[in-house]
Amino acid sequence: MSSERSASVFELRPCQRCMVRHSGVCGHLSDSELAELNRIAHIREFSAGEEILSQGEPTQFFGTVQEGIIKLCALESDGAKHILGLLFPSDFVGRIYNRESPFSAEAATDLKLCTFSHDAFERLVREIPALGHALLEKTLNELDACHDWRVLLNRKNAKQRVASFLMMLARRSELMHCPRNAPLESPHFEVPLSRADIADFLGLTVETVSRQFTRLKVDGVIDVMNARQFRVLDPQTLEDLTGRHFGDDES
Amino acid sequence: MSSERSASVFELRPCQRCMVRHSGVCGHLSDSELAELNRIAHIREFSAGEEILSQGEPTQFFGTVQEGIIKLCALESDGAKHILGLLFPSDFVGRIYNRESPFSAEAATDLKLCTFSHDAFERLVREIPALGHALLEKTLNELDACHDWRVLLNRKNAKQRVASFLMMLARRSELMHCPRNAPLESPHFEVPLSRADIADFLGLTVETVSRQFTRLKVDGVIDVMNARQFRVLDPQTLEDLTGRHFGDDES
DNA sequence: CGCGGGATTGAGCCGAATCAATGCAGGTGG
DNA sequence: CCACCTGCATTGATTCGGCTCAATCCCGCG
Repeated sequence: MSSERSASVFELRPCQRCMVRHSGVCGHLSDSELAELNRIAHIREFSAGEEILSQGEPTQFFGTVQEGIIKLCALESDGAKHILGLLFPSDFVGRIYNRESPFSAEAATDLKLCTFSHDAFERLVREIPALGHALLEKTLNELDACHDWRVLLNRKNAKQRVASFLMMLARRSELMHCPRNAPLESPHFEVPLSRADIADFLGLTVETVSRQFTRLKVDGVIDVMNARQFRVLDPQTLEDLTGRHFGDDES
Repeated sequence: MSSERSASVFELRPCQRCMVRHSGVCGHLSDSELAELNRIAHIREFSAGEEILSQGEPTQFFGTVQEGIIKLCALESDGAKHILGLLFPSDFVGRIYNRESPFSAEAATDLKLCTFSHDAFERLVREIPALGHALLEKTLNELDACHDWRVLLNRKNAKQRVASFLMMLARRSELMHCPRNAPLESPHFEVPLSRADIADFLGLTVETVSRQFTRLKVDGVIDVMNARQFRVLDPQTLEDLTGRHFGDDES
């Protein structure tokens, strides 16, 4: 990669400061390829609640999440909204090869997105094989994650679902704050969804989610500082509660 | 396609007789590309119950399903097995870019697979961009299907789940037998899974699945000829019972 | 013909949904 | 500063769908 000189240092400067430089779809591009991608890149910010993609509408742009969290939602014909998944920093948003997005995307928190216009990006995908491969890998990872949630929804009870969800958030938050090999000792993390959204995501009701939170709290597993700020006090117990083996439990 | 002469008619003959010629990952290749892929292709047959990929083990080969149905399974650490999805003719099996398969695959019925050895196929993916794009599209479709099942598991009750499952099978079976635009009047179709597998797939128990089948039967919606042969008597009612679940498809 | 595994049916129970209050914080206007 | 409102979260009481446990049926097969 040091042999390519067609990309000036100047052109790459924005990427060098990017937090997700090596984990996004841009992760494995050569300097010249990265410069080409960077030429069509355009940072956009969204505030919590804003819609980024609308289900059924043509996709205007793709993007890599730099900061914040995105909710992917499916809108039922009866108006109900279901959360299909969450996107975290370094994840890719937008459905390639499909003018109509099969889901909508909404900023769960304030958001910083590195966007690419639809046409320019699809052209680059055709021109840069590595970009196509990166997209394939991202998609495969998303599929794996979806499979995991499928198992969770299939066979786990309310407590296990909530524990799994918190574990996921704690891990994610950890990864972001200490990119190294931290020993799972996160002080606190933010839950980027309302209780209603959590319930929807986990296939439960608000009431059940709330009850599970308080049970975890009185058991001393977590600390709920306010509705959106949590602290994991007993990571091991939480991990066990996610249900690797259903030899739970006390109460 | 008539302009390329590097691929002899002889080389392409096996593909010309292939039922899934235009819907597999090979679907949009040029004649010469197809010939190259064909050179590493090797038809393999499996009988029902045989394992095709083992979770956690290196992938030996990839393949396109020609006939039969594959179960994708996740093996939990406690030994439990969960069905993640089903693969139908024209679907692609095998996890590229990941030596260890994150799931196992098992023949649900007798199976005919057009296989490609791991290394040769990954080389071709690098050489033939269209192949990478086809894989990406397949994966995106699988992801969409997974999203659909996720919604189903989230918010649908037993009857809706069973109805959705039968609807999916009826549609699939229809597509295979009459590739044209049949008006959803399939005489009968086979359920390629045992009750236990269906229950697992739908996040229910065998008993519940069985009860729903009999209720649909006494209501005159379906006819259960034997444990695996079904007939849809009232497609409209069945459709309604699915609870507005528009995306059909598997996995 | 009897055996065995999958499928069906039945009775009772339990966990999560539902229905219904209450609590709590942030914002707004008097 | 307080009273009030509004939206979200928590807590409690009750109901109900699907699970569990257990018996029986069905059908292929030696």
